[in-house]
Amino acid sequence: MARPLSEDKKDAILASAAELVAVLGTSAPTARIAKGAGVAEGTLFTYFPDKDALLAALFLDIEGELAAALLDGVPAGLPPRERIRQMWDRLIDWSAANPARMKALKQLKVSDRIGAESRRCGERLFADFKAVLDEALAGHARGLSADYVGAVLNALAETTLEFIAREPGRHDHHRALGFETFWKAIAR
Amino acid sequence: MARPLSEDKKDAILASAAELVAVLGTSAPTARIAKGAGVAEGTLFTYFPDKDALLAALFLDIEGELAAALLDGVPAGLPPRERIRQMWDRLIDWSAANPARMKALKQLKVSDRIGAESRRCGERLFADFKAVLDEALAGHARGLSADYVGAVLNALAETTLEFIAREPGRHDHHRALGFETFWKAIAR
Amino acid sequence: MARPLSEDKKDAILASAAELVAVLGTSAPTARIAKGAGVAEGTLFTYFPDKDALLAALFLDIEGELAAALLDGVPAGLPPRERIRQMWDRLIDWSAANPARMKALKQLKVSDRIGAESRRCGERLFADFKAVLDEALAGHARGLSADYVGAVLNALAETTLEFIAREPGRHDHHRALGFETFWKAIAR
Amino acid sequence: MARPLSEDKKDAILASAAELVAVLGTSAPTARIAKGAGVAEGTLFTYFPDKDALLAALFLDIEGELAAALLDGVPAGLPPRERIRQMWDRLIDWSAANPARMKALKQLKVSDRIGAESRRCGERLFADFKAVLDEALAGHARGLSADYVGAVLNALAETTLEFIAREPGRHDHHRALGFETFWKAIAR
DNA sequence: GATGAATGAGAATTCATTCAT
DNA sequence: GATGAATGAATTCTCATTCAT
Repeated sequence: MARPLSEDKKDAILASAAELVAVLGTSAPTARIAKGAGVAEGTLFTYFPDKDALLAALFLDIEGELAAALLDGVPAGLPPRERIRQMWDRLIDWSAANPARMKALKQLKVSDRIGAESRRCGERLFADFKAVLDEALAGHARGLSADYVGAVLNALAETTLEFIAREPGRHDHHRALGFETFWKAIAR
Repeated sequence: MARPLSEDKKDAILASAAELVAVLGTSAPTARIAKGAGVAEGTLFTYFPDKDALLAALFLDIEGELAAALLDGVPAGLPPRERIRQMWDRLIDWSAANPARMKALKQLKVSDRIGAESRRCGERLFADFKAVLDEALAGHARGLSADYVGAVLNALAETTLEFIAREPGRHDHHRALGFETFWKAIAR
Repeated sequence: MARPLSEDKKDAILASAAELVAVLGTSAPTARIAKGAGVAEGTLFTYFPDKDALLAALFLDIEGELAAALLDGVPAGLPPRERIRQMWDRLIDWSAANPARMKALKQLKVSDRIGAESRRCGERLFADFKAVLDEALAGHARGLSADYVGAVLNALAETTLEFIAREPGRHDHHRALGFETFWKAIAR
Repeated sequence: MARPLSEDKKDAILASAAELVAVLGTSAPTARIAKGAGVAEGTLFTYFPDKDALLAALFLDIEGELAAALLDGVPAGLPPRERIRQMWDRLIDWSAANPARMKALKQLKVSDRIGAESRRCGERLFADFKAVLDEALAGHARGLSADYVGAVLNALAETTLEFIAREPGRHDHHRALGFETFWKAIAR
């Protein structure tokens, strides 16, 4: 093989894309994304067949990282509320630590350039999380589907993050308050 | 003054813009917006100095309509929970009845083309709503700011609307469930 | 109406396109065509929706001019051989006088960018010519179809033009020789 | 010399180029030509210094094959008309059997990417054919140069091939008709 | 020699905005 | 005021060619 496709370059392109999509939305120019990644304009297209493919890859990259962060290092033996609390904290902490990626994700979610197929893939990344949620919830939520609870958790996390963004110093306060609000919202 | 600026034309442009921004995002071409409004390309620029101004006006137009819908016909003498429930129902019903406008609003909210100034104006439109909320909440919420409660209400409304969009036949069910979730989340 | 589409500009674009397609083939850049026509790059696309449409229009423009030149001022009452001879002379003279347009036409004819529909339109432009040929030929050609005779005439005209291009001074000689060759080829 | 340039690979590249130039014209991408030949993109450039050289080689390759086909197995002792008739048949049969190569040749002939030098080389390939033609014609053509007769033969062959392409079932008919037309055109 | 990733100069279009009519 | 043709910078993507492996 001549020169192998470099995973580093691919990652650099995705990282640059996240940065720029966060600021400019999906209309971030491929030329600027390439420059931000330190590669030539044309190189971007050896890693992604076209811009839509890049955006889809970026969407899945961020969602994947988020899904992994959610479960990362959560002990198995905790009681349900504590287990969910741990995932909540992971979600808030990762999101607060990666505001640009979250902003980019938001833009991608509302964009029509992300097709149904990519969205389905994205959901599948959260299957494990949903399963844990489902299990932990058994007997604790008021007959709500894991889908619904997941959506509520997500919505309240976004709200929490807004408040953390405004008052970064009160990160822990807002994180705890958010979880309390969430738990009251869905617990029996 | 020969012909005055026609309010009708301005509204037609805003309506067309909402339709197109919902589908294409803020990159909806001004030419197509004009055509959708039944006016010439150039005419758009006699009503709005540039595209950003149009987007800002659209943002405020939709937020204004939403804010008005929220309070529209809500009786004054109701007990707090009922009063808020009425506003919740207005919010859900108007949003479900105007999905394109809501979609457009979502796109505008995440876009960096809407400046801080417009966002502040937008918030002011909800001042009355916040006041009512504040008053109704006195003594019922667990020491939460109206800002926070408003944000939670908004977040759960969005979640509710997602589920209504998936199952339009269960509009009333999801609306009631959403409110219940909200009330549990914030009530003392 | 604001400014009407200018027939002059359209013609200038077609003329510039002919010039450049003659030299560079169908890959002549639209930017250079526009510049050659004295209009902005974007203006080309207000007159033709895309490059293929421009090439199709150019194809029909040249074929139309050629078809018109063939019959232009040919007296009706001549004996068959003389009538065809007149058309032959028109064909040779117009082609020799417009070498760039002929070269462009040649390029377009072999290009796959000219679709079947345009080709059919092109043929229809020669319907009158074919009719005259058919009529003049009645009883003079050895049972050949007008299509076949037309194709032979065209082929020998191209050969003739090659020789004229090499020896412009012997225009009349080659023109006469070509006709003689043609007449022998198809006459009874 | 470790590995010699492989004649097979060169031929594969030329064959692939013929195929693609037939369809896409001279703008057929070198990358696709290479892939069609089963070699790497870069390999193409070890066999041909650049794309123009490849196109020139292709031009000469096809013309050479055609020139060879013309004379292939034509008996020496035949009377003039028969001898030319044999070459005519070879020309028609080879061309009808290799439509893609003929289409590619046509594209190359009208392209300005084939320089004068290559064209001269191309003509030289037909020197033998011209000589045979000249000899056979002595005393039979009406004082026409072999060049002229060759050009007429070529032009009428193209016409004949068009008709064969439309009606492949009448190959023999059109071939015979074409020769008759040719012979009448140039015979004394 | 063979490979194919890397390059960056174009290519065709699009589009906000201006301005002649 | 209304119109829509005109503009040219910006955008996505292609491609001949080079060169590290």
